[in-house]
Amino acid sequence: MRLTRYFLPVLKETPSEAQIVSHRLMLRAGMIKQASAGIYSWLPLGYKVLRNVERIVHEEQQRAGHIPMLMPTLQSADLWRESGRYDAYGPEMLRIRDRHERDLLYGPTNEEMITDIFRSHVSSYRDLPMTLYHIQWKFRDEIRPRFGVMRGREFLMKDGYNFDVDYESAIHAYNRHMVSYLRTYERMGLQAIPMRADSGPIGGDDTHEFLVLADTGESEVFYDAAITDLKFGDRKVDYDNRDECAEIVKEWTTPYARTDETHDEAIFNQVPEERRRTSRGIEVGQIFYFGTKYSEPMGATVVNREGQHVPVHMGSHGIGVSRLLGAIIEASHDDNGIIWPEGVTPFHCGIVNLKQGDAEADRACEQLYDALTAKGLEPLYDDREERAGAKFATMDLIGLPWRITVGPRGLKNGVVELTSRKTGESEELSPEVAVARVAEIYGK
RNA sequence: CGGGGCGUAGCGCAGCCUGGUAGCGCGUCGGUUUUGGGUACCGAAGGUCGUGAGUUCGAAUCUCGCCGCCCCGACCA
Repeated sequence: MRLTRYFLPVLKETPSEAQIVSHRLMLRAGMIKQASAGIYSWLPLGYKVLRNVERIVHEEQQRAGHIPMLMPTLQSADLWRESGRYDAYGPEMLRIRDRHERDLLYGPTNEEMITDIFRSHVSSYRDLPMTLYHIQWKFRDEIRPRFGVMRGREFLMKDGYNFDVDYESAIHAYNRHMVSYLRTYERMGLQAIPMRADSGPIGGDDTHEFLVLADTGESEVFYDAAITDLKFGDRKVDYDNRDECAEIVKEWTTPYARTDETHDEAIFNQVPEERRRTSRGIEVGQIFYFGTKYSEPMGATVVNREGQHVPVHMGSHGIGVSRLLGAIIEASHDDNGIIWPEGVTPFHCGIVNLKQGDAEADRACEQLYDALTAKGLEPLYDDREERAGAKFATMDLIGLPWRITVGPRGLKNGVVELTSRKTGESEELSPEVAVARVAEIYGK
């Protein structure tokens, strides 16, 4: 993409409404624009990152054998009356009435709807286990939205629902989700720690929240430093293997890690003092096993091997997709702007032409652009008639992990400069080698 | 929902107390500057002062209502 043909409304000054760094940077980098309290438009740059995060979630869900689908944002109130949550949910649920005076609601979650779909079409244990998920906009009418996309009213969320014939199978689904979530967050360059949590209004027996450590987090968290040393890495997982998934879950849930809701001082004090940590965390996902909480009242049963009708065991599993952008920025930025992890970056690298209009520099940039594109990479070429300083400042602000700087001085010696946004380290390389290096970084 | 604050040019703000018809910086547009970390200079455009009513000869300024937004708290993925 050429910057002169793109829409990137960066702000030099910080809008006064933004309090925390991720919100400020998302506004300044031209990623989002507030449409109303807690509701945002996703401008091109923000949209690209949102789609990247979404793509990773899709890939990892499907790797775990979960099936994508899409449910609507608007739901009939009747379903919610059936589960009893229409009254229980309270004013956070946005209620709407259509022209026929029918009660609708903008879905804050989809347990009722998915249960309805399930009971309409599935009746035998032979069809189980099954996990369906979707990534869809949700609405919760927070009393006080804040922190940009970290706590908006409208938000994009992946929610998945498992259906299993018995407890053991459902627990495997729970474990499978935990493993897939660990992979998902790590691919986004995040360390998200699973913490034993409170089940909240959704209800349930077993639940973990995934938290990204950050000063601006809304939850106070207590953990054993040992857990931050765990890395998922390239390990291959057979998601159908119950023991293997259970083993990984055990590994990640053994060190103490809890939010303030479930924190137990007595147990925490058994952690060696030098490893005890107290911090704040941003919740970016949660997994629940809730058994037959919805299947029972809504009549979602299957016939088991013995020929009996039994309510299915369910769980639900969420990832806050739009919120993750805020969390990633909170965890990865500096004074000059965002530092995107390579897994989610909106463009693979930037090309800065220091002297737009200089025949040599222009040609070198075009060649770099074509060569990178031919490798399957997406560069952002700053071809504006701007001073070098302005171009550098823009690149730093929008956080592309790699920058290739092209100027007449370097070209005289046959080199361009490849700079890491994260470390600031630069290397002078021939254009060909620079392209090869970037391609190698992204495995292209 | 309780408490506090804000709304004046695209963005950040001053002016309001003490009424006299709107200003600064950045950005934008047109030039000059040829420039390796937001360059400098010249010129220009851009505002029903959130909105409605009231007081007044006269309201951005005073009074009241409404709308929107932000902050602290309670709540929350």
